[in-house]
Amino acid sequence: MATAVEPLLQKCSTLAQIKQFQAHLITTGIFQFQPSPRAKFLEVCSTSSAAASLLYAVEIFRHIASPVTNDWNAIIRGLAQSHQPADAVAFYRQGLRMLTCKPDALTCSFTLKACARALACNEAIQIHSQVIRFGFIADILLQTTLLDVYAKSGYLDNARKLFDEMSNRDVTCWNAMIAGLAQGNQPNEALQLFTRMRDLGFKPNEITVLGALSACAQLGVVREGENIYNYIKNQNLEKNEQVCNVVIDMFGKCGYVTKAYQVFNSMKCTKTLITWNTMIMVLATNGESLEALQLFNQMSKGGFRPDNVSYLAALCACNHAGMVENGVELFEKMTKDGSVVPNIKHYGTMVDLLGRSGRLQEAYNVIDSIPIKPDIILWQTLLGACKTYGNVEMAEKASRKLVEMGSSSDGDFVLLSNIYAAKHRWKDVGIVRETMKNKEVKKVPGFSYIDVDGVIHKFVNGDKSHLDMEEIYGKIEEIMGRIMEYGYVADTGYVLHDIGLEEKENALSYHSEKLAVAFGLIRMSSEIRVNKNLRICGDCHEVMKLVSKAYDREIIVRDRTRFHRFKQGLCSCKDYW
DNA sequence: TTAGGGTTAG
Repeated sequence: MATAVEPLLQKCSTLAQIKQFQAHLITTGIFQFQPSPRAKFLEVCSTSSAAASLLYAVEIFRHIASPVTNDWNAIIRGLAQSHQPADAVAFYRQGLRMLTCKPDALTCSFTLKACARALACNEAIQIHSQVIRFGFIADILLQTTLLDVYAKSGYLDNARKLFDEMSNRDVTCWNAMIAGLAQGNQPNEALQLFTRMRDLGFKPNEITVLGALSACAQLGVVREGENIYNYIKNQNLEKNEQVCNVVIDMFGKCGYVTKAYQVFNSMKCTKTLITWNTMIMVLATNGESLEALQLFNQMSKGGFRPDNVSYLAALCACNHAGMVENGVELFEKMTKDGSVVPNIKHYGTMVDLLGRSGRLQEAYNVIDSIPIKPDIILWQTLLGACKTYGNVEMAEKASRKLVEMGSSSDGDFVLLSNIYAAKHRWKDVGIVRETMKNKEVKKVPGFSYIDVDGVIHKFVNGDKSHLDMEEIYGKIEEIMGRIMEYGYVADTGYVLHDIGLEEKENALSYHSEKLAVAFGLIRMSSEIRVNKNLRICGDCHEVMKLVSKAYDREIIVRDRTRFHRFKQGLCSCKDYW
């Protein structure tokens, strides 16, 4: 009978239909006397998208005199997928306490999934010990779930320990660990594991490459990304549209827009909304704003309704090219249209857009008037704009908010200090520096890296550790001399950028991105690509522009959030950086 | 027969 129940039940799309089906089960006696189809019914009902069906399933469950394990599993599974996954954990605990639930491996699996969604690591640890106690720990599926829960709730060390101790691993375990590392901000480790997996003879599938490519994108290592892309083509994994989306994203995040576009245009599988959004965002972050907006319009004509991410991407396009009016217009269209409710990221982009173009008061008004609670990033964005335009009053306002919100980010203090320094308010600079010391705020050192013939060279500010340092410092002198002929004057405002650090690190000429570009000029004959962990400073931005002209060389710098493409003395950001 | 891994975002 169980086989007969499911296909019919799946067709029920409303609660009324589900109830009608239940009536049929009751009149035929199946419901009361056959636990197996009953549990199946509960499962379909609790996981159905029909409105209120989960509540109904719970209601039915409460009327079952002695529910079997599968009845429990059905409800826990439904609750785990719901908007309140924590309810699944509570339900499971209640069943254990009242001794009415005899859990099996599935019960634990569903409850653990709920923990992952509720980011409930402590509960996961408890269930982990129960899994051992109940004797399910040898189950490789459960181990994978456990690993995944730990990784998703930020306990990567626990996940890694479990992974390392597993006696049997299949592709899915590797996938869970690689994806966990990639999503947990450990892209290097993710790629190492990806290599090891292949060395051990495991064959990566479409899910493995999603994690590995995401790691490449974060690191900006196009060489490795390209290798994986070749593997994808050889293995015919391109038919998966998620894989294509991530390839597009990877090329974009590595600064190869043309390659991203080629993949987008030649996709053999169906483009989804995410595909369009990804491509628009790639164009936006790479400074191809007009193309991004064209694609945004084209997408609507192609029958895709832009969602909140599409709008965000389009707003980013405006932001990264200083197209303030277009951005404001787009934002108004989005809110008027009513199809998309602006979220904090849309407001964040608007604050950035207005702030970067000097409309600080309007940016402030946006934060002041939004219907949701402003977060730290909003005030940090405003503070950044205050630095650009030297607005001390507004900067102090933003800083006070940041302190109130408990931010101890080094960047906030550095920005405020620099704003004071630019106005020669040394006493205030001292106060900020003292506060930093008291709060033990450490400045994250700026670093840049460059790939020369497959070798990554990393530079920190004022670095002297590179083997070719003499040559590099010589090159910097040459560069400075040469760009002065093009009108360069050092912007000493930025010398004060790195407060509290040694003199040599302060020296403007030796910012990590300048060292990397100098090295690139020595060693490379074509375009120079540099990745930087922080935002590029104003002086470096100016220097890059002039170098691109003086040396007739294209320079592409990946910032924290976007790309600057310098060509013939101009930057793609049109100086809205 | 039911379970584990997955894409875009200031």
